Amino acid sequence: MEGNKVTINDVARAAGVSKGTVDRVLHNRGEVSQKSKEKVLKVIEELGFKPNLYASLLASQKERTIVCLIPEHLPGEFWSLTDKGIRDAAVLVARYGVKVQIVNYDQYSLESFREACSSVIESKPSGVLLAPMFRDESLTFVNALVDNGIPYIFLDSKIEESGSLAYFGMPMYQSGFLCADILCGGREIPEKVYVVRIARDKQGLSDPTADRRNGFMDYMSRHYPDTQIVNVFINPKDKGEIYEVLDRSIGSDAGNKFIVMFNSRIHLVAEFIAERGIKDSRVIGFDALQKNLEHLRSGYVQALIAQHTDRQAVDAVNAMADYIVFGNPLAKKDNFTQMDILTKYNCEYY
Amino acid sequence: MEGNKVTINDVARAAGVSKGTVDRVLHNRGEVSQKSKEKVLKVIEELGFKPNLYASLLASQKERTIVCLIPEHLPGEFWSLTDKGIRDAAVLVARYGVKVQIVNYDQYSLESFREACSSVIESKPSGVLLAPMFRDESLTFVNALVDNGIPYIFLDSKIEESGSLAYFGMPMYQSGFLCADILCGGREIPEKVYVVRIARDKQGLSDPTADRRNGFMDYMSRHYPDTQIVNVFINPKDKGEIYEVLDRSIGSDAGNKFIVMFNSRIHLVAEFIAERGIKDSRVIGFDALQKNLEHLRSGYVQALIAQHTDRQAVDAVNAMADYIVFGNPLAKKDNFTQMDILTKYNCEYY
DNA sequence: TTGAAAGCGCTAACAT
DNA sequence: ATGTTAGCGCTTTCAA
Repeated sequence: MEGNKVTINDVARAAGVSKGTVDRVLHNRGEVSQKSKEKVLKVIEELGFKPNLYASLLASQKERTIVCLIPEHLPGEFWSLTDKGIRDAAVLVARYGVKVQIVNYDQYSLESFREACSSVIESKPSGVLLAPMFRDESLTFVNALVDNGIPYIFLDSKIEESGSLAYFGMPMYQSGFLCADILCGGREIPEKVYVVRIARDKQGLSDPTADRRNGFMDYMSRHYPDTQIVNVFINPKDKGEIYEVLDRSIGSDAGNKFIVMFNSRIHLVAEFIAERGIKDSRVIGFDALQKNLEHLRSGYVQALIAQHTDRQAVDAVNAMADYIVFGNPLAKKDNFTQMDILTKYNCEYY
Repeated sequence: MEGNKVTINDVARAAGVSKGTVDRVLHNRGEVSQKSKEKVLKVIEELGFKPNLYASLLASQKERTIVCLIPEHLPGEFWSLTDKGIRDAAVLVARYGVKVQIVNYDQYSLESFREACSSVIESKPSGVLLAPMFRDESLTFVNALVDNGIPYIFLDSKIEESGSLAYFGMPMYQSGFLCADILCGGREIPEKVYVVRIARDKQGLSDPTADRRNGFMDYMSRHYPDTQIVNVFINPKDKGEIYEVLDRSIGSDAGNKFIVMFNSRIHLVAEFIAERGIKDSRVIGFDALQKNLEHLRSGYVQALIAQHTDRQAVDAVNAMADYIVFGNPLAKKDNFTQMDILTKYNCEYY
């Protein structure tokens, strides 16, 4: 739309200085007399000079790295979906000379998260994608990022603070609301609803699904104020204990069993139910893990609320690359993923 | 810059040829012996060579131009919103060395559209954005684009065919459905609904809002099968005639008046109603033009279904630029704009 | 504080 | 058919 053929050479000539000097004022690199600086700035303005992006990018062989900080995971677990998306995106952004690095931490160990964070800071990346499983530590971390001028994006869940470039994930609160509606909406008032939670939640370690639970609770207290919400805490790593705990609570309940979990582990409950031959349960969970889908098919889970986790990660990485390379601002701060409701009858096409 | 330190020089050396030859096979520019070609291809594969985008873009000083073919317009008319979005985007994509050019045509003159189309083809742009007001001619046009290998995107409305890169606009059918629901939903069965249309529609010239009308009609026949749909045709350029026509139809109706228009011209109706002092009318239209908003405020229009037309154009231009420069495929084919419902009470914040 | 000059990796015109 | 070479516009030493 413009014949912007003005180059740095034109500017240098018109200002009576060399390219080098122009470049110095262009990037505020100092070592320029006030006089030259003003002159150059004036000429730039007059000529309407716009630096050529490609020449700049080519000449400054900068290393740009995006670090993605996510929980470690085994194949088939939730985070492997995100992991896949990140790897896919890595291939795409490689064209822009951007490297992507995944750093894992143990989502059950604060210490491991702390270590991962400091290693990330030390590596001085150009941008960070963070799945903030620990609230307070994550805040400390992003503050450090801000101090170092490193932009960051929240992935999968977010912390309320203002420094982040964006959030890519579900609208957590709404997803809890939706979950409650799928569980109970239009039905007779359930006497009890079991909310199965990871024991971690109990230990004061913050819970990334807290907001989802809030949405759920708000729905319930609004529409089913008389329903009793029973929290059950399990340790996902100890199957024996899980069964013990569930036997005591759900297993000993004679009535209809309404059960939800706010993370991707609903398969743990489904397995228990299947094994104990429990009937009359209504089980809702999150995320389209293979294991969850299996239980959906066999009818031990009635519905899953899912999202295209991999696409989400791809979008987040792309957005970050676009930002650090071209300086393109993000279109939206909240990039909410669509919430898909999966049942036995539509899950084959997901 | 990346682990990909393999340059065209490395390939040339390894293949025992010169950079020139490598470049030739890279771009299928011919003039290379089968033998060299194979060797180069093999080496590229082995070394995992990926050309440096920036160097390529810098060296090949190609002019890339996106042409946007939209109806001509006066200030305040619908298309000036699109026009603005395009101009905004032009500034953005200038960084990528992409130029944007707007070509206008008279949306009431097939001949002018034809002329515009052939001038576009002749200018051999890198990409085209098209607002297809004339169905058949647009089809001819996009076929010509395909023949010339020029990618194109539909803007605002689309034609069903498979060659386009994408569509940026409202979900037309749904918008008609929504319109009907806003007009009648939950109300007593209206005896009549007036659908005010542009006379053009009658003349066999195709109507870009046809799909919207279909959505509307489907809603009506499903929910209000007994309501009579009265089509009224006006010529937007002839105010005298408009009043004449409306006096004969709407003006002589004693009952409640339900009125819709499927394009942005509802202000024509509102003006008539205001001037005639007609009460008890329920008027729904599309698009947040200044004139429409005024009538919304004064209560002669009950609701508008709007969209951020400018953003839509920005997105479309950006997507096209991204495609022609970097070869990035479009994420979605159908980029449906959100449909916003505006009433007297929320239109100030739009 | 400044200028000169050597690239960055690729393209394309020219020579062979 | 192939090699050579001069850029593209900017960044970044290195001297001065």
